[in-house]
Amino acid sequence: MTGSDRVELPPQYVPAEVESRRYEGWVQAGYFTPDPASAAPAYTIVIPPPNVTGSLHVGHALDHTLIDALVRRRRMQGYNTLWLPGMDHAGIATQNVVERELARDGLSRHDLGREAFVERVWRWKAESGGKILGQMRRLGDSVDWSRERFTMDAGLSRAVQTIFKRLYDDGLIYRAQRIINWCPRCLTALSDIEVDHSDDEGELVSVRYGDGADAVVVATTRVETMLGDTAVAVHPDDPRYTGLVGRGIELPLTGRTIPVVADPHVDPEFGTGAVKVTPAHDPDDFEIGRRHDLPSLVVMDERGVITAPGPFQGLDRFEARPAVLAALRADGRVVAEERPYLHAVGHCSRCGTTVEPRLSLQWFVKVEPLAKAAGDAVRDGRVRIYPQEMSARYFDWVDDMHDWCISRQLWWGHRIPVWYGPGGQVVCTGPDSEPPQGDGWQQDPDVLDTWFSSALWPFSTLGWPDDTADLRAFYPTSVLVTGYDILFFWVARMMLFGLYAMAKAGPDESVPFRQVALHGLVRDQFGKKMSKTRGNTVDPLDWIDRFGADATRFTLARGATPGGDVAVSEEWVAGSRNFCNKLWNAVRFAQLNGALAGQGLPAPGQLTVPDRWILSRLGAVTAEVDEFFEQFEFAKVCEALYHFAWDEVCDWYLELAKPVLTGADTAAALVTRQVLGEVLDRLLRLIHPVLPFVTEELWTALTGRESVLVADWPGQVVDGASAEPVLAADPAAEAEIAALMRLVTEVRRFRSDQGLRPGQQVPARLAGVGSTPLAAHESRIRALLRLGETGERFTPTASVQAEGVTVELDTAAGLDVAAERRRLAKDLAAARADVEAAERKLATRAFLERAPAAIVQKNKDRLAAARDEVGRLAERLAALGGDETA
RNA sequence: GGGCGAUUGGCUCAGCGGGAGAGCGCCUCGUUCACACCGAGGAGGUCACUGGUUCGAUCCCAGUAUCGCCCA
Repeated sequence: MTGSDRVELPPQYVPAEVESRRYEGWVQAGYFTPDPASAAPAYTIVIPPPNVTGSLHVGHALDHTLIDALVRRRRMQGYNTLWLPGMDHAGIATQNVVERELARDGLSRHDLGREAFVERVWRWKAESGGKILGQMRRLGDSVDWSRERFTMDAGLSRAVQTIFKRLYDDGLIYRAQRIINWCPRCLTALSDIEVDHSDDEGELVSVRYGDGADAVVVATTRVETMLGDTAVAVHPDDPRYTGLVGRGIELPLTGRTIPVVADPHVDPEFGTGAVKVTPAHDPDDFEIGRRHDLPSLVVMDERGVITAPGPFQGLDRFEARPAVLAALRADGRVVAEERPYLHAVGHCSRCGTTVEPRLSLQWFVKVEPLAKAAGDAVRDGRVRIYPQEMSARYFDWVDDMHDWCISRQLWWGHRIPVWYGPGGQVVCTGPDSEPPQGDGWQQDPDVLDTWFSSALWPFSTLGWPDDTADLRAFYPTSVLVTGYDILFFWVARMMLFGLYAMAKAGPDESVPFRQVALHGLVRDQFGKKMSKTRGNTVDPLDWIDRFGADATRFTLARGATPGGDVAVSEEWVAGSRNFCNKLWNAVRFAQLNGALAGQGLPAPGQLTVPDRWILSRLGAVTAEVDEFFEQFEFAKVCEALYHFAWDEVCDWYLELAKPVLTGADTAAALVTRQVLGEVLDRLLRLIHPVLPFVTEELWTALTGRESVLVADWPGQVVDGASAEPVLAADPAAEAEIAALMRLVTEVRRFRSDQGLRPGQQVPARLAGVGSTPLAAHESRIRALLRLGETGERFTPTASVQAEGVTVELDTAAGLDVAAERRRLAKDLAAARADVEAAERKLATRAFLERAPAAIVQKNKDRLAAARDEVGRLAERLAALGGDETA
């Protein structure tokens, strides 16, 4: 293949013309589908399953970009790579969506009945659910669509029943009357983490219970709950109340008499030191009630309506509150009212309704033994959390985890596989056993918390509980990539269940994943959280439309530091788009100049110093990229490649290559065409994980080969080896080019200060260059600086010194002396500051005695160089008739 | 209330013991045959504050202030 065979690329990259065609081609080629029988080591990531109700938001875009980059690199490295896609049935969220639909027709789910309703949800899923899956294609997610799963599909339902039965039989699932978080709108129990706490304005009312010597003042923010009080509690050592403990006092409005109990959990410092006890409506009070054998009086129904007989019956809890308060006032019971009073209030994370603690019969997972194992797996390094600091949060949670309430009073979800018999029998059925038959047997009406099935995701999706080829090949998964915000919801629970379900695989093989890479939230350009109310959300699909999927991905990956939030804005996406275009044009240039890729490199002896330099740098960048990927340092991966591609390849190497490529020496040109081809070939492969589309388009154009997706990774591959020659460091070439860059930059600066147009040829002589390491680079320097040859009428009017070379220029218009004096004065001031800093250090005895020799020497060298510079600059400045303030 | 983290140029963030960095933005110049989605050059920071450790602190330690997050 030669350059002339190929079509010329247009001067701009147009993502829309490339993306969908390429994506469908990849899917059809089967690149995303691994073979479980492959001998290559597996690399597995399961997608954090998006809600079936969801559409792709920028948080998904971040998560998927990072996962896809990891997966694409591993695939190129030769791993048997699986990224498994799927969705979550999202119990409450989905049920809410369909109920809203019904409500438009004036119907509730109860009008349909359970079976018809669930049927309706399935229909909704088929018609409107899973939008996100199509959107993932736009982003370029290299997921294996042939393995797509859904948390409610038959296989996963089987997994749910299997583990439920096992946990039940092991005594790790139980049913009990407990105070749980209840959403009076969703009409279901919630787990602790489905409750969001916020400091809300409320009221603190102090009420006097009892009379005379027996009077006690208690304070509450929920005065209506006093209807359910069954005691007053004080601290046992509180001298104010010693006489009262054990006695009964009158509970206002109710005519009931309740005991005063002593409980060490009462904080004597808070308020009056006496608290009302409502066991049926407060978790702490429930515990006090248990300790003192108090009755639990339920005074509210599941909708938050007062059920206690009397004048308040039938009132909503928020209507009952002022009504009870008014009655207490009228009774002369209210001692103080503080309003507004800021206190923590729990809200349903789904709908925002104020959560009501509620005594009810629910199913729980006994978490302690599972959580212990989950903690240990991280403690002993079988699972590593990145960044490591985040593991502290994980331990805090896992080491102090309350039993997990898993029953939900919903219809959409995995139904609890427990049957109740007419004689009070309780039977838990496994997936392969028939439910009990006969009159009076009824299945538990509740479904399981959505997170219960999500917790099985790393193995249920691979075929568990069956011993499938996929399970054997791809479990444990390699890394779990997700936002730190669902560390508790999901990550910790996968640990609980993975270790339990897969225990027989042994401690090392039962973990659900070997690494957890946490990323942060996407924020707006001011670092503010995105929210609909703030109006600062961005739609990744809009960005993909306008700037391309690659630009969107690059913007997100470039900001992704381990565990850190990512601030993004439209300007940054535009910048990423520009970068894609830069790559495009670098390859376009190479194509126009006959770059040769895939032919290996010329013999080392044929390489020019710029060739050796760029190859050396490429080798270094390759190693860095490998290292950064291993550490999930996506921002650094992008940074390294961005600067290498733009600053080193485009700004310097291509410029250095131009004269060679267009020069008369065809042998030299051939060498450069090969090096250029090799550099771009490797660069495109290195950056492909982040920029899949543009690199595919360019790489196939450059190499004429099938696809960069299945090309060899330029760095380390499966066994830690390299698929092609490692590019060794060449310090000599790097030093020479660095000197060349400094000289060129210095002269450019002079030219700019002098107002010389960049393109204008200026006759110049490079005096003294012969005795410097730049001797061999004179023609390159001249080309980069547009320096003309010195003719007979050459009269140098100015000179610039750098790197031991004096560049004498003939600026036809003469020298702008004032500008040059300013320049010199500025440099001189900087040099003097350098001298002073070094002198100050070297004059300190303690420094000379204590600092490492290398540091001392460094400062000595610095001082000498700075002094030379000062002398030189001062002399030149004086020659121009200036002083240091010029 | 408990815990964690942050405070670096206009904005967003890297750096975390030995001369302050990036992207975007800003200023000047530019129709050099890859790219104006570009090129060249430039301005801009006493690294929150106060102490301490050290020959040396943006970096380590303590305290203060402000902000953020998680948990109760």
